[in-house]
Amino acid sequence: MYPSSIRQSKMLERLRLQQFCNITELAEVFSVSDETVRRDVRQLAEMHLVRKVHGGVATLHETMESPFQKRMAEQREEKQQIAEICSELIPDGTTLMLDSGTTTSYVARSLAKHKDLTVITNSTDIAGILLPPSGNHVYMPGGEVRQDDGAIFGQSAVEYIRQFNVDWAIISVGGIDNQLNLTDYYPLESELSRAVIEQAQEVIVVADRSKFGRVGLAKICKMEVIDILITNPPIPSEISRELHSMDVRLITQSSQVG
Amino acid sequence: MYPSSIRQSKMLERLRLQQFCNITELAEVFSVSDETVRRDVRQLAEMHLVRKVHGGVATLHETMESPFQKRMAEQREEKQQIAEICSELIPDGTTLMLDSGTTTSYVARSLAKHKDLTVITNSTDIAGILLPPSGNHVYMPGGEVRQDDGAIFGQSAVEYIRQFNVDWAIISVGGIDNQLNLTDYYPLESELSRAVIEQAQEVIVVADRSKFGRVGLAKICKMEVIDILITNPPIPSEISRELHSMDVRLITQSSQVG
DNA sequence: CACAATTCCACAAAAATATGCAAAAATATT
DNA sequence: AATATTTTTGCATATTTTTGTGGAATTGTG
Repeated sequence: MYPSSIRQSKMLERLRLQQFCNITELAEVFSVSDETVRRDVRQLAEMHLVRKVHGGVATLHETMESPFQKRMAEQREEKQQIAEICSELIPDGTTLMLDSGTTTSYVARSLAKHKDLTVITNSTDIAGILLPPSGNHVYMPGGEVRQDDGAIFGQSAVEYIRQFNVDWAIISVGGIDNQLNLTDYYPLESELSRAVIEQAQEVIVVADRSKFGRVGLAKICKMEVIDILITNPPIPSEISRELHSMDVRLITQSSQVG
Repeated sequence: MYPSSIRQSKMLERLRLQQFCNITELAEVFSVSDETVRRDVRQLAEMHLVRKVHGGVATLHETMESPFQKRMAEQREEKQQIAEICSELIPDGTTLMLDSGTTTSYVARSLAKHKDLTVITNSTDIAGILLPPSGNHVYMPGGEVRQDDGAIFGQSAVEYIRQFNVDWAIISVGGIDNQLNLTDYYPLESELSRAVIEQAQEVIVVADRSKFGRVGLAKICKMEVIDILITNPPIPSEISRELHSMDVRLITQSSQVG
């Protein structure tokens, strides 16, 4: 797609040098009214050549939030609630693994009040949250740090994880299909999650309700393998029954008063 | 002056260099009211791009208190200046290693504006700074994350580092003794620094003036091995002469104009 | 517990944007 | 070349978004 007029091309050219310009200035430069500039800008924005902001135009690619940050914002309330419930289950002084994910990142934030934890995680975000002077020990695998979410994957990460045995595993999932299989969107992620699950006594899955019915490319494992599923209500009673028959404890509400 | 979203990205940019800023200062800088800044900050905090604290805004990656935090505050101005000079030497698109340290953490903050870097570091702090959508690649060794400064040391970290060859090594030191030997306070640190030095074409040491005459327990290497030393003036002329005879380039001032 | 600083909240003012419509310009048609 | 048709532009007005202000509530400090 190309700009439909000479003026629009000149606007683009101008924006390549400055990364922002307000409407009035452009109107003066091209000696047309503000309205006309707005109409041009609207078209350019529809063609995804510029970003329209209140007060003017900006180039693309300047302030885009990463997909991870977007996902952190989605279902924030629900995730925070789930995280809070999860952290109440975890006693001080225990050992645990957390895989990378938006929900587990919220769990880490809830766990920040805990003391003397030994934490193994592949997420630099989680490591950063649980590190500060809390008496915690934090262990991480090495490798390339994924730009999107600051997580580390791959064979060596999986091998690193396997060195440890912990009391708790807390994992997030990309989706839970109708047969209650746990899935992720990338094989790298599911592989790592599986490793985490195998090294722990007690396995907790944190997943907000929107995950039900979604199916990711990469299968992690069957629901049977899990000990506790934390999610938010309401949960259809047939799912609830099925979970019970699989010996999976379903938690949707804090046991705390208040 | 600027629409809110542009202002917000400028705030972010500013916060990458300082790790904290109070509301009033931002309000003055952007010539808007305190309340407007608060609204911006609230939005940024909801997007998890900054941390809101009573009295102002802080970056996410600053979460450590502790001795490290204290050392970050010491000679802040000097370290920032040195960091700025250092980042001017580094072109976009290059490969580099940074070891953990307060001065290198400032270098990372200055490097945040660079694009397409390939960075290998043992500091989660530095990884977190250089990761955000910048087109950079970041690699880290695995291991226990040291509580004090979020750094990873040990044999496996050294081995990990040795896998790579890079254009630049940027290292910080604990002290520079009177024979101009570079030293650190812990053998773990010096071992890792040595590995970093050996894998790079060009080695830069960043050390503020207060490091001269201090001696750490663990020797890193002789000054001869270094290519560039960046520090702050004034430097006694006999040291300057000695460096020259060792073929070490001494830089104490930005080459930039203005 | 009080004092000061900071933040939150609600409402009004200001700035920016969208919309409908008529005039002007450009283009097409005969 | 004259006229009809389409497109672009500008203006007045309605709507939306952003901003500043003055209290009320909250937080940090001694």
